[in-house]
Amino acid sequence: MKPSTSTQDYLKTIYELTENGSPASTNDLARELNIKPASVTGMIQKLAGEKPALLEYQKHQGVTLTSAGKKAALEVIRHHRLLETWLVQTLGYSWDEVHEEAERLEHVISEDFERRIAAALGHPLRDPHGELIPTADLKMPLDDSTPLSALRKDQTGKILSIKGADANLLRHLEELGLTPNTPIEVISYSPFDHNLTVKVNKKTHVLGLNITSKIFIEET
Amino acid sequence: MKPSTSTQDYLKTIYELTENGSPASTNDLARELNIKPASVTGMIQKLAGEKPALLEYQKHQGVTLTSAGKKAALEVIRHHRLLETWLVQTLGYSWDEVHEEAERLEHVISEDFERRIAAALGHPLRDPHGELIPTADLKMPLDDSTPLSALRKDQTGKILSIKGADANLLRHLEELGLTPNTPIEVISYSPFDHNLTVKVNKKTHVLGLNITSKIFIEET
DNA sequence: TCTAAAATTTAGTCTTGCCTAAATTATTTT
DNA sequence: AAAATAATTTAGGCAAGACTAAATTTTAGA
Ligand SMILES: [Mn+2]
Ligand SMILES: [Mn+2]
Ligand SMILES: [Mn+2]
Ligand SMILES: [Mn+2]
Repeated sequence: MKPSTSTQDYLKTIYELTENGSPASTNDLARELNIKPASVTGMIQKLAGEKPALLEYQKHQGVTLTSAGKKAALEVIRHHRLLETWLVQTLGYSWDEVHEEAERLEHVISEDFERRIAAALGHPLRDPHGELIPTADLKMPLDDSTPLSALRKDQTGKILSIKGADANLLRHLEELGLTPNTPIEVISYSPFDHNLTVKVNKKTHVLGLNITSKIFIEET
Repeated sequence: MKPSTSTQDYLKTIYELTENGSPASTNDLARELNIKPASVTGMIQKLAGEKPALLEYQKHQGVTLTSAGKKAALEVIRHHRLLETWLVQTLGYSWDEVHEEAERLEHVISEDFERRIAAALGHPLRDPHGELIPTADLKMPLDDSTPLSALRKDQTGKILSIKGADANLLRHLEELGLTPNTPIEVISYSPFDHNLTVKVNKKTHVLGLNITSKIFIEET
């Protein structure tokens, strides 16, 4: 049985929240999904009880995905990221506009549609935000990126991706020239506020942790 | 408030069933929507009670669309037909494959998406089946077509559209060369079974009423 | 360690949209 | 004009997925 739109959104969000290795808490899920914590508890109990179970759940300990859950999550994430890529490439959406549209389309496209856009795009590896696209056989490629916030004076790299879908931040970053594939150099680090001064395209900018923690880099 | 997917499907189906001028019956709706008649009654009572009302309803008399209902119906139909056109033109779908995909996508695309594909396609007038696409301001263009079943010996015309989404019929018609824009000539009419013998691309075919009632013609 | 705050779960409701079975109304047939 | 049949509506239920309020458990602070 195909997971409902709600289930798909839960699984996708849990995937993202557990990428760091630790379980996703009820509250974090509630915040990300804009659903009240009490409702989240109900839903995760249900998903953990399906056969096969989609989640591993222990009261008060948060949830992780089972392999069935992970597979379903990667399916949605693949849809989402292919759709974003394709909306940008073929319909001229800008990278700050695509997320909402993909959020709705991801649940209704067929596997045939998925194959057609993947082929039309030449099987892209990353979406417009630089995020890795799960492969057709639902494996997430290895991610060797580092958050910009972890770099220090004189370290250099190339921007790989921007995490999170905040349209305002994306527009701001585009204005500063902080887009995927752009080389970047750290000029200085301020230990008190964690600000980084960086140089991009000959211009320097001072970036707070709110920003540097969302920009991911390939070190060079 | 945006109509739900269910509501949109009801309105679209009612639009199509009332194109002939008479109200849509509960049973016809139930058959088209694959929903039990009892459920249809419940839903049409609800839709007739909304403010503004989407339907005009009198017990046992069937339903018609109010102007609000018609507008919402044309919005969905425009989405559907633009999507079909676009799936065929840009992703290589064949005309017998597009309907299902469009049926799901029609409910979730944004007005922005609608504008973008309409523009990308050059504001097409008809979908891949030759059906008229409602305009951006939600008017249905005048339809001056005649069913092939109404033509008689020696009358000629050009195929404008195929009604209904039966994929098997569409594939059959494509094999016979009975596709939109094809000139067609009636060779003979058999009054007993309503069969028409027609000539298309130098070949003659005998077509039953099941087929001739679904092919629409511009007389020449 | 005891307590206060925060996180989580339970219990009880609500809405949407569907279903079945039974009742009612309309339409045909005889 | 009755009787039989078909169409429609009513009544009662159910499943999904959300919410609020209250109870409980965990975590952190004094
Ligand atoms: Mn996104
Ligand atoms: Mn979503
Ligand atoms: Mn169609
Ligand atoms: Mn539909």
